[in-house]
Amino acid sequence: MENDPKARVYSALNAIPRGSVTSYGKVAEYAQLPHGARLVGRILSQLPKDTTLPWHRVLKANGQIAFPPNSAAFIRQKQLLELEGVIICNGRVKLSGFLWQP
DNA sequence: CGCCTGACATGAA
DNA sequence: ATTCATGCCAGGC
Repeated sequence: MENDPKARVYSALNAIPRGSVTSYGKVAEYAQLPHGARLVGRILSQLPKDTTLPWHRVLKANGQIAFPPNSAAFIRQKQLLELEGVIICNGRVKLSGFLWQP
């Protein structure tokens, strides 16, 4: 197991089953970063554009996408999620593939 | 070395 | 349900 938070975040993303979504805090928890929710976001923001990691499956704690609804990244993520079977409505994820759902 | 910003989370008003 | 304020970690200036 990598000791680098970065690598652990990568593994966490890779561990997300298709058709499911998770939150930054959950990924941080999975990566053993108790307060690294911001770290996860920071790491994802620095991901290489040629990354193959399913970063689009990572949402905020309230189930919303971390981007503004008029941003290209938001649309891209929404499309990717719909392709995975996750339905997005008005920037809101349709509760269906939430593993961490309380 | 100190201040600010950022793909967040949580609690309270 | 919405908005404000605080906490956390790392990087940039």
